[in-house]
Amino acid sequence: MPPTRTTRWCPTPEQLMILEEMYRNGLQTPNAPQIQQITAHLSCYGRIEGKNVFYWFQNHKARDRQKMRRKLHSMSVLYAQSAAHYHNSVHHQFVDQRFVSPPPPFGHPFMETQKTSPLPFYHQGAPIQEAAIVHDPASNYFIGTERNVHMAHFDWTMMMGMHEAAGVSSCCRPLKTLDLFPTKVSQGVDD
Amino acid sequence: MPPTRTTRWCPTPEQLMILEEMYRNGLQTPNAPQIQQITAHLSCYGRIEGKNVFYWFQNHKARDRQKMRRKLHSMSVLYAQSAAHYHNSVHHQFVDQRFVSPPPPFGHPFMETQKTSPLPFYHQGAPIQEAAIVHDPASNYFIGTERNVHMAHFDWTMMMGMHEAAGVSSCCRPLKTLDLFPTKVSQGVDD
DNA sequence: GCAAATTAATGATTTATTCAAG
DNA sequence: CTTGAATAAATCATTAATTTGC
Repeated sequence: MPPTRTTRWCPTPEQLMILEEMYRNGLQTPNAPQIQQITAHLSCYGRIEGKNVFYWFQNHKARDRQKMRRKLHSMSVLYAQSAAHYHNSVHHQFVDQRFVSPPPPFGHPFMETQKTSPLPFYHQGAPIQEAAIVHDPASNYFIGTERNVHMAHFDWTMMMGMHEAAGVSSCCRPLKTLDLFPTKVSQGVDD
Repeated sequence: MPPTRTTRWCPTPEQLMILEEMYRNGLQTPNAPQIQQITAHLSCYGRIEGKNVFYWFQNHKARDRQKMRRKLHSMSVLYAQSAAHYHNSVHHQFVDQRFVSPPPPFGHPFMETQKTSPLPFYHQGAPIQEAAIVHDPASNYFIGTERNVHMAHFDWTMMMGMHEAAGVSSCCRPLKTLDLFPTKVSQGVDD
């Protein structure tokens, strides 16, 4: 069998360097178009996909934050021991870490409206082939046909399919390839 | 101005009924193709998109679970009061709720391999137009051009763009429309 | 030196929590 | 208040470091 080409993305040094550079310079939650561009550029240095960029920033930010939190925590422990600065009340204010401007390395004018829609994005992956909901007549339940659900290389084309489905395409008629609802059917597949 | 096309999806009674039916019958985490199909079908009854279906199942499962947990918890409280059954040790076993088969309404043979890749999906939204990372020469930081970032209606087409970008398209040359890296540039936009 | 065995990093998913429209 | 939408935290899983025995 073919070597089952590389399961997960492995950033090249260049890619990594560039990503870190961007992060350091204040880009922490790129939106979709940004990711698109970054991906396009980074693909010069090796195989890479949009989701890789997305995940990278996600993870990097999260781990950065967690590192900082840990540090702060150990600090506040030390603080608590010399219980003098307590009135300063900065160290356990119970703020929702999620909405305080993330680790501002310097103090850049970035990310202002956290609320309105800062980081929209996808999140996908699936075994395209033989997509289907299979209805099990025995139990009257739906069963997804998960076969080699390795999502080894992620097919964005599905998105197009999704788009079509959601938007304007074939509608007002239950797909004929398979039955979606178990209310009365007794045969979901035809083979 | 135009009525700003409906901000969020509002399921019709039919759609809701069908979704609940499917959920009750054991479908709790549809995968991408399943969602695609469901969406296609439900669009008979009104406007609906893939992400709506996705979110619906996500939320429904989560809230179902939380409801049950709350119930269990209040139960265990009552239990604790009559501290006789304690040795039964079922009520605070410290199990990761996440990995105990979710609210099995009955006991269906569904969802077996939680691990391998049960619910892959997207998660998106962005203003396509004038996509870009804009470099601010003053601060030397990146700034995303978030304009009307309402993601009001979610453009899946971006995915195609993403795909293209990640795959084979223009590469080995920093995009010319704008500069991606601030290391030395002094002009990021050309107008 | 070099692989098998362990551990540390980190890419990829899933779940929990929060925001906000209706 | 309910619930669609979105984000962040926690977790899983695989790859790279590192160690260990030969």
